[in-house]
Amino acid sequence: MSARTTGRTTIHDVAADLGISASTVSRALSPQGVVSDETRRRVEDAAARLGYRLNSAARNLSTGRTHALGLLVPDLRNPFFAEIAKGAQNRARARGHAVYVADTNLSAETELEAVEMMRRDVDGFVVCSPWSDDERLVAALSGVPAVVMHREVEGLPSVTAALHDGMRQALDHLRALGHARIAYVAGPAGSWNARERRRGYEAEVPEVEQVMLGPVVDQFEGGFSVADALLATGATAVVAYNDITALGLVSRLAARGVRVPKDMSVIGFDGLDVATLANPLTSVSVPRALAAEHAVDLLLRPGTSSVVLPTQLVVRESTAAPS
Amino acid sequence: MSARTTGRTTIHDVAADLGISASTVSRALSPQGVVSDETRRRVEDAAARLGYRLNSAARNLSTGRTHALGLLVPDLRNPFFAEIAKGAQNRARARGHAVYVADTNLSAETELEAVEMMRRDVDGFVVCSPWSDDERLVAALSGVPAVVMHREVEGLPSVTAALHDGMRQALDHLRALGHARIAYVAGPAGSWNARERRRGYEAEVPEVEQVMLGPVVDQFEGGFSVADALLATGATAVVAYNDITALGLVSRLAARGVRVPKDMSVIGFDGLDVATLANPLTSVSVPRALAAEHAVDLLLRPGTSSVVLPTQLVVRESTAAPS
DNA sequence: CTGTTAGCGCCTTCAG
DNA sequence: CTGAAGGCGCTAACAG
Repeated sequence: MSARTTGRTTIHDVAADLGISASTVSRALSPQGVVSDETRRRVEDAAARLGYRLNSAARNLSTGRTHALGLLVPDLRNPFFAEIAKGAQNRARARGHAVYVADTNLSAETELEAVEMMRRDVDGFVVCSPWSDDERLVAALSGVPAVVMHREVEGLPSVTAALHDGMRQALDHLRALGHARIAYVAGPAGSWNARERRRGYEAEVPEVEQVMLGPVVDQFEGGFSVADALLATGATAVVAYNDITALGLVSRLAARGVRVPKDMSVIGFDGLDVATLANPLTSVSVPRALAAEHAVDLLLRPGTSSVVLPTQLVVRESTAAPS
Repeated sequence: MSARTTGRTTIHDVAADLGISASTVSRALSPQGVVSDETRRRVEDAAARLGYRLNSAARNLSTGRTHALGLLVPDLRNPFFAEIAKGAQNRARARGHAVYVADTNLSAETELEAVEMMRRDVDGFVVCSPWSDDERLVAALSGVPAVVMHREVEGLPSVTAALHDGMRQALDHLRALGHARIAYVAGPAGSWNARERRRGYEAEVPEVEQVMLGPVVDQFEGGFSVADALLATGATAVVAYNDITALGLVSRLAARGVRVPKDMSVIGFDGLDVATLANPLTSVSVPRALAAEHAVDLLLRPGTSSVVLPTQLVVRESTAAPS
């Protein structure tokens, strides 16, 4: 009874109750254990009755596997990463794994520390690390299974999105509306994502037609501050490196009396909910929860290779034909 | 060497290297272990040199403590909870603890499952559970240390915010500006937070002057949809149960041609960043990361009692004197 | 199919 | 202050 209330029932208690050996209980409770159906039934029954709960520390110690994953994100306040955390954690739980999350506060140091701290306690890492350089990342992660998200790193499996294609969708949409001069607001140069998105634009737009703005560092403020420069270029449409930057843009444009989409079409990138709340923003949706689920699967599956997920333009109210 | 690269160095390896016993190594590496300074120094040195890393499964098994915390949040996409996760996790890491996060998807079932799944693997829980009823919560958590956040539950320590006082600040601000008729948009009846905020309003405003709207369920849509009713009341100012609802309100008011703050003052609650981005919203700031840090401290500290954190009105551009 | 036997790596008495 | 011994709860051979 006290064992029951304290959750301290062990397989030995279950075994004793049934008059069988602990190993049989262990096997019966393990998915790949070989026991008779009858035995399994009785064990499961007794386990439930006695309030048995697996002690994973003991299991970890003897198997070396922890059934836990580490998730590294630069900042949970960023909804992009919050959704990744949600997805990863849901998927992991469904597969019987727990997830340790480490918010690395945008610091490569902290990232390293977190990996060091958790590496023996997890079966692998899902890593969101847009900033730190490849070498450092590979070095920190050496010896532990890991998959990186929304980034490609030589030597590590990754889950990414078809950013280039997403950019093409955005530009095709604007061109179809009749826009000839389409600007781009680039994101931080150090970020893999920002780089790829920019490359998508550069690959899609003939060099002479390119109108490049930024790079911005602070997302909203950056967009806000680059809006005046945008107006000076004579562009009739703009694609921003992400949604928050697009919102900054829209905000300043409104202050300047420029109507969106009438006077300026604006497209964001990511497809965050927050960007559709007050200002229904046309945006290229980049999978987040789904990508995280894939990352977890990749980590837990034997043959691990990279995955590229599709992106999708979502047209809302910030784009229209030029007037 | 192979031990080193695989991270499989044990205290025995360190002990052997130094020609001492494993217990001495264990003591030297433990904060409260009693060894000579000289020994400790040598052990620390050898441990570092050999790449020793504590196997927490082994430690857990022998001590029963895991140095891990479970964090239950209803939805990480909600920035309120994302910030809590960030704060909890940062604080825990600083104190040498890891955190398992479980996003319970707003489901009491999932909450229960998560607790069952993690209860033997953590030293305690930090619980954000605005919805599920007290009994269920207490029952699920019985036998494990736990502190609840932004909610009070009989029999559990909690970290809450001075909501009533925050509401008073908001109302005082509006009254000082000259508003006489101040409406309130209530949140979901089932939520502890929504209930407390509403009570704050009810306690602060004489019954005959109260203008109660809602309750809303969907935050943004709810605010959006209640805006017309608000206009019909003749109120010149409104306090919304949270920021997102306030944004919904503002959005619909704009569509109706009602200028904020000129024609209607709006105050939100929570003080989320997202609410200051495009629409600088006057709001009552409710601590999130800080509250989470307190919750972690409470859990890790021996004498655990409840804490109430202050709230603070932050005046921005959505409030003004009535015109 | 089931029982016996050894640990997994660490901490914690108990002696010395 | 340090060493030896035992056990935390579970799994994994190895026999039967």
